[in-house]
Amino acid sequence: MKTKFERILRSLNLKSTPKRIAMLEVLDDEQVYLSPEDIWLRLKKRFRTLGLPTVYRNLEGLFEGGVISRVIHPDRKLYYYLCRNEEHHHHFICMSCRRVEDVRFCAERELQEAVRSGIRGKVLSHILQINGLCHACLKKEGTVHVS
Amino acid sequence: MKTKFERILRSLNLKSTPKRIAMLEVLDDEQVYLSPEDIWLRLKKRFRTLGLPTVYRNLEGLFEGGVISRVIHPDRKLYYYLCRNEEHHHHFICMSCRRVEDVRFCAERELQEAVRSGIRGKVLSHILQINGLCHACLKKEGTVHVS
DNA sequence: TTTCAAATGAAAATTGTTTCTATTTATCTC
DNA sequence: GAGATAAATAGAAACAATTTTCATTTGAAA
Repeated sequence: MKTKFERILRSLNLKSTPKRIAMLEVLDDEQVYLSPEDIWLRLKKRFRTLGLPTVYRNLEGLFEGGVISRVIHPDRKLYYYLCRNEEHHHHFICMSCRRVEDVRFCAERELQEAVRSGIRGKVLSHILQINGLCHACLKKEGTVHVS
Repeated sequence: MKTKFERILRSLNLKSTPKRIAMLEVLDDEQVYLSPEDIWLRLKKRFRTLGLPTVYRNLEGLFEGGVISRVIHPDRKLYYYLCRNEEHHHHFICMSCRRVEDVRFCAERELQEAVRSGIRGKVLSHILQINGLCHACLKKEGTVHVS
């Protein structure tokens, strides 16, 4: 009887270590973007010896495998923060509570077309990220602290 | 008789130092994205004592003032690279020659609309960046080296 | 010219990430 | 279930980009 995460790791040819599973749990539980350090802080109580390099390595592996995705912090310091595991789509990121909403705007195909027709070249990838304040945070104005 | 760059700096309440002017010249001349270090390397022949912190400080100031813009390197290491000075628009970035083309796709407004109608919250900013290979680099295939 | 805030250089500190190596662990095979 | 083996890990150290600090210099306003 394998858990969801064990099956995922298996399919990526990654071993099911307790730490990896715990990382996936954290990312799955909290639907906010988390930095490598955030994840490390959450897990080092449970795993006294967990090191940041391990967190980085595993995030890298999980990202390569397409199990998680990442977004770019729009502030000066552009470290990357991670979450989610669906197919390619875009993100609306709340700068206050860090919650990430998927953006499934129907203009996607038109955008692609427009972009492609205006560019003489090959598109390899694109980044679309919308930064703002979510509905909930807008209401409790004043407490907004963008980090 | 003030030069273009002197007028720009003046309008931002930044002093017209030779180094700032030279930085603007470099960015204006080369229509490719440049890292702080790139700019530093280009200028330290002319200014023996130019330090990287000065380059960082000035880039920051020029960016804040809206005189230059920046793009995000899509590789793992997301340092930022800079260029251009037009109004808000998007970029097609050649991963090989570093050239940046402006993308003025007409679906912009539709995108904005779509995004806004799908999101309950306030949009503060967005990043749209298309990474690929430009027409010229596509032709001389094989020499492509993404850095 | 004098004055003063802004800009700068140089060194050091900070921060985020990666590498290295010896040890441990998950999984495969019997 | 008990080895065998390659992958995963901890811990320390290295690394790279950026920022801070502070004493000195410089641009531009009076």
